[in-house]
Amino acid sequence: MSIYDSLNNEQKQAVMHTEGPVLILAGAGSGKTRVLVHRIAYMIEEKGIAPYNILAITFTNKAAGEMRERVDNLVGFGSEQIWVATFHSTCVRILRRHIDLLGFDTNFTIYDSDDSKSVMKQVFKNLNIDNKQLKEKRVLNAISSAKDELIGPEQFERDAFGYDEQRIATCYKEYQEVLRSSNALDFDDIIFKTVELFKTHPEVLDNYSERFRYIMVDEYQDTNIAQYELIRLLAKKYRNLCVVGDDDQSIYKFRGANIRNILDFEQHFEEAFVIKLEQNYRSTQNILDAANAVIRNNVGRKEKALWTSQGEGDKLHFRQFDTAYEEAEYIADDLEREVRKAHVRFKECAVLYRTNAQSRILEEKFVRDGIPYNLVGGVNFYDRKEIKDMLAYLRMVDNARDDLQVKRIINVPRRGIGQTTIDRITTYAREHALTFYEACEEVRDIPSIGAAAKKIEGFVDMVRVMRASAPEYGLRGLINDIIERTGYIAELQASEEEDAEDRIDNIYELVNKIVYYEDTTDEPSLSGFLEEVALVSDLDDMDEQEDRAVLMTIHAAKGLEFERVYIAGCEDGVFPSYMSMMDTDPDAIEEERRLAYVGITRAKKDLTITYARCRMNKGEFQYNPVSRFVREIPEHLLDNTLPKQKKVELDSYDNDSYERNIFKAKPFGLGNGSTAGNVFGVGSGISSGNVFGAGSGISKGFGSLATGSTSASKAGSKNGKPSSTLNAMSAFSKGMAKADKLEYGVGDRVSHVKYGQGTVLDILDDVKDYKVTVEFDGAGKKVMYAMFAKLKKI
DNA sequence: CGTAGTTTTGTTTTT
DNA sequence: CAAAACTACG
Repeated sequence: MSIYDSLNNEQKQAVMHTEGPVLILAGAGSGKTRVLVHRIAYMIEEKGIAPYNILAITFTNKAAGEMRERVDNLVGFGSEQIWVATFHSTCVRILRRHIDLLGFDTNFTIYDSDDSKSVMKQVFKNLNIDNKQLKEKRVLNAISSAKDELIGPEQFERDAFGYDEQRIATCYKEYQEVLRSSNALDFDDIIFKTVELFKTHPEVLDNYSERFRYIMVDEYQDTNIAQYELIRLLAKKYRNLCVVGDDDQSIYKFRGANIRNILDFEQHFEEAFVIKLEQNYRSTQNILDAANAVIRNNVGRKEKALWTSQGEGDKLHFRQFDTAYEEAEYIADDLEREVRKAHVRFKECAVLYRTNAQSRILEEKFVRDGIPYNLVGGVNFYDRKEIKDMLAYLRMVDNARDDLQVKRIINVPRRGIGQTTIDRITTYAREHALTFYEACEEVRDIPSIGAAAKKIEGFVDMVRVMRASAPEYGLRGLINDIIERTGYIAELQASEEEDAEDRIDNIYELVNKIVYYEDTTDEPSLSGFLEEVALVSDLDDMDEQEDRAVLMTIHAAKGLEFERVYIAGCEDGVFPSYMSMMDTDPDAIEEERRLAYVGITRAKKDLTITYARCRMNKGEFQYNPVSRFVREIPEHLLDNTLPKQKKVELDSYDNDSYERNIFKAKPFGLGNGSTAGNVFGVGSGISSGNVFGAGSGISKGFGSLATGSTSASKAGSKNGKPSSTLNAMSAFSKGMAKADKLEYGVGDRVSHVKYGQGTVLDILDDVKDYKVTVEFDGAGKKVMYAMFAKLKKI
């Protein structure tokens, strides 16, 4: 009896074929992760390959984490030496060691798409480009695609055709220039620069080729040209490259994924051994039949048909509704019903949709029904303003050349430094070839700054102190120092804004994460933490322990499986998207169809497809026909008949007549049903006692909910983005402790860094900390947490 | 310089 | 509809 006996024939072949190029075409649910993990075990235990020589690359941190865990469980000795990582983190690790060869500092910063946008705005300013004629977004997209195809600024310029492209070429050059002077890389650069490094420094490549003698790549259908090239270079020497993928699940073309990489693998690597995994261990036959029927409509795919030895199972459920509200209501009700009947648990259910915008209505109904849920995607925890501000401070301390961060927070909280001053410093910096911060240091030499100079000097002093004390402070010390020195939380507390408390909680949550990172990482460093933040997405640290249903896009659901799946918004114009229907390239619809295939195959036992005749989009009511993908499912697999196709709809594959189907309609009462309704707050939870992801931002009538969430142990935060990333650990249980008692009492005179002197009116002993109310002589009445207020008794 | 109020604009998906 | 960008005023 060995661990390999549990594999089927094809899986075994894939596992045991360890030498040379291998292509594993793994249909959905065919156990590809199992194969990869067993293959690694086989290589080590049966072939005596050193764990050190193995590299396994995935796309998401979640996939990497899952594989890591399963490998650790299966491989007894030396499993920690196996390199399991995403493309991005692999490349970052390599660049941190060698990027000085390309003229960057090894402590470079990683810019997210928001940062990129800011850089592009600066570029437009520098080049005097009117953003009405050329959109930043368009330029960024063009640059991103270019990088995906390994086209650098010089080549882009050479190939530029026409006025617009030439201007984009100029922007591209300038954009890279700004990044370089900021010692920063954007997402695409991470791969691009690694390839560049390998190409220009063969000795570095050789070093890694020697190390990674056995390479495995998961989700190969999603690789772009740059990633392909990276893998090709690494595998060139030993040629032990095993790729796993499914051309039918290629859904990232917009991100540069090149489906040809997998379709042409046998041409790229001539002696490739190819194996197909078609036995599905996940879904019922009915679900597979539906998936197969849909995907069959695509041309230019590798023929395969999933089958299962499980029974045919229930029919697929199809439900149609008049409005998106009724659709959402049904999904929430039905899901709750099924859980109550003990057919499934919440966490075994997922609601999938095409666009993030669709999540709102669903969330609203889930909150109303008290159904615990996690929302994946949408606004990331790290995308919130207060978190980005805090991170900007950290990044500024970490990388002195990061102008962007300095500009972001130089006036946050307000220091009376306005746009004019910032522009003047920017100009001065450019003229003297300085970074923005260096220019700030020389502020008294800048003419025409006048009164603002003093404020800048104050800022520079503050940054100096932060930088100087950072090394001895440790990370938690640094973040606390920043919070205190900037008075960021103090300002929030003082503000009248409704969501101030939530934002304060979010900041505490960030402190939690920092403390957690510092305590659980071998060699914690500021760069290390920031890197993790930059490369981690919401999905990655979704907590599966908790019993919550999941709401997410179909894209985000790839690689996951659920007992019960709802696919909402199955309408032509939503799914497939309006864009893809209008696209002249037939592959646009095919990609949407692959997405449908991915969605359907997430379900193990039950699949519910819903359709809403009318839905609100960009402030207009849209009337859409049933999705063509639903019509591609044989009717005998559905438990309901589809609405009759109307004459107009028969032609709906034709773009022009489709357009006639979209009406502009005035709201006629439908609108109200959505936002009215009594929604009750977090505290009321559900019987099981689970606190659910509170979407306080969902409805404006929610005032009390926002406050209530503060005291909930696991409250969601503002904007209805439940805190899937937040952990229960309280900011106050680690890192910072609530004082046993305060040195001042009611009636005492105290002083505050920002607001000056005042009289304590009230002290409330809250769970986390004392809430102190102070009447300041100058600034009026403020309520603040004692821990951060740092009040001194006079 | 800061803010409140007004206008405009939305590519759908994301490492 | 909602977020972002812009404008005008104190």
